Amino acid sequence: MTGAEPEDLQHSPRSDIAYAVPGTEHAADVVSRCSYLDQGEESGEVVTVAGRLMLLRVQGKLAFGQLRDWTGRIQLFALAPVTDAFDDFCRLNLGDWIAATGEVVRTKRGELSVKVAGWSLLAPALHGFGDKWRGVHDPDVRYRQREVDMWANEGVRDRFLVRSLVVSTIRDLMGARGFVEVETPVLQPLYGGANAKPFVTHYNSMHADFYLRISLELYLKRLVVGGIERVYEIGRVFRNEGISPKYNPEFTMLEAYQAYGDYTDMAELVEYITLGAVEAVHGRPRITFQGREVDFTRPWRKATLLELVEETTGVELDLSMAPAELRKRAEGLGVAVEDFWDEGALVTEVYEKTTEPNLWGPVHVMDYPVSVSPLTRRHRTKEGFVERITPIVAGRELGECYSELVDPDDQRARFVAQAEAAARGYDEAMVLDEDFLRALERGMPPTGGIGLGVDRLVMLLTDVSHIREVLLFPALRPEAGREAERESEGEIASENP
RNA sequence: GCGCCUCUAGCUCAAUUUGGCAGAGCAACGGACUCUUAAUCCGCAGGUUCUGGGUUCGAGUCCCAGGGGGCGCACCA
Repeated sequence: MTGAEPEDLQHSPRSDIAYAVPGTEHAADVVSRCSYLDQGEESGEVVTVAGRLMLLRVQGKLAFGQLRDWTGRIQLFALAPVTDAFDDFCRLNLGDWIAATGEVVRTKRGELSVKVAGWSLLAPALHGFGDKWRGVHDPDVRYRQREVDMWANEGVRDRFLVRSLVVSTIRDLMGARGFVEVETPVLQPLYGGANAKPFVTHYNSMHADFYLRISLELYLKRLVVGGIERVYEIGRVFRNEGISPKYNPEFTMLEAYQAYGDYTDMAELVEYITLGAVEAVHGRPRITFQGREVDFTRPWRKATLLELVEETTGVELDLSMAPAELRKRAEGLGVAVEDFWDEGALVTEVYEKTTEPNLWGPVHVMDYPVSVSPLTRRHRTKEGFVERITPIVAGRELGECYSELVDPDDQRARFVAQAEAAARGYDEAMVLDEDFLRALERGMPPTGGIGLGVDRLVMLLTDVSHIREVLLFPALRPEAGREAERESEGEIASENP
């Protein structure tokens, strides 16, 4: 149904396919080098190009093809008296991978072309690449068979090139500030660093369940204790949650920790990284996202969470208010609340429902309640708050900035509070991690930390509203047929332990 | 996980408001054509209408169940 069966395309035997194609040039290089040619002019220069044949127009004793490679496209111009095995060339299928050698010319109609002398089939395409004008629109095919999507639909490759550029730019920028890149475990005996449900897997030789990490935080902090004053990781984390246009269960985070820095230093770092990525991709500090401009010029606006709630809703909230009063004001704004929530959870929920989606930004939202930030240091002056900044762009959280909690006794108390929340039914509570606490007990200097959602940044820079457009292979339900196969394999495996 | 929508040829889509012989363009296959640009023209072929039940003289169309996909809600970045 999704192209699993060959379409019975006729093709040449594969026995004589080359093992290598020496001396190939890219289409874009040939086009730019020979752009000086006038209509009907021949360059005298012979090149070899290779790629997929995406269009073919046979016109009797001559034929025009469009060859596409990684860099672009170039026309192939075949003539019966010039081109080897001309009839076979005319029988090529759309999608076949070929190499062609010939002189670079510009046709009478003005199209720069390789006048094909020799050519060879490198790989026949046994499945089509969709409608040559409309491409492939079925989302199921686009994501399950990304290789088809990449040829059939414009813009797909460019988005992933932007992604690559963003990641390499981040590495350059972090390196320029003296940050050391590290890799920490993906498989962990305990999970931590965020409020999320983990994926569980089994480590056979240890006879123990392990977890896929839900954040990078705890190990990176231990490296700060170990003396790496500026440390970061760009890595995949896994959260056992639903799939939606904005969420994928595995996604890529940048986390960085900077000794001797606080949350405002880290907010500055986010501005630096984000603006650097914006300029690397677009060459200027402003972009258009979903039809509206975003200007990343520094510095960004800073405002507290409670100020922004009042600005948006006209309703004043404060942690000093009684929970009953906060609950009443929340419900007055149409925000549904749970009975067991404390002041911090109530205030944060009102913010997330009424204010955050309407913040276009970029804006740094400052000062969250302690109870919703179990790994963050208490505010130096404001009772009940922590030093946390969330940079918001286009109504979405781009990341988080923290003055990190470094006091082991306070950290232990917060873990205990999380355990109590878990006992009340909160299934995303953090678990107590003695290894991490022991590291803190050896002494962690004042440290600022950030987490930044790389996928979200790429979405902003490519102007897409679905995370699937920036993930090469987004999470999908297994296809029914394959699930049945897997089950039968499982039975065989269990019979032969 | 819950709710709503959707699934027709390899691809993109049709198929009278209210059930009456399943169609087109592209691709493929055969042919014509020495400057095409989604080439054009002629011909041929292509279907378990997602699957399984049901209602009906008759189901792509209506009903039930299952599967895939999309959207919304919930959870989260």
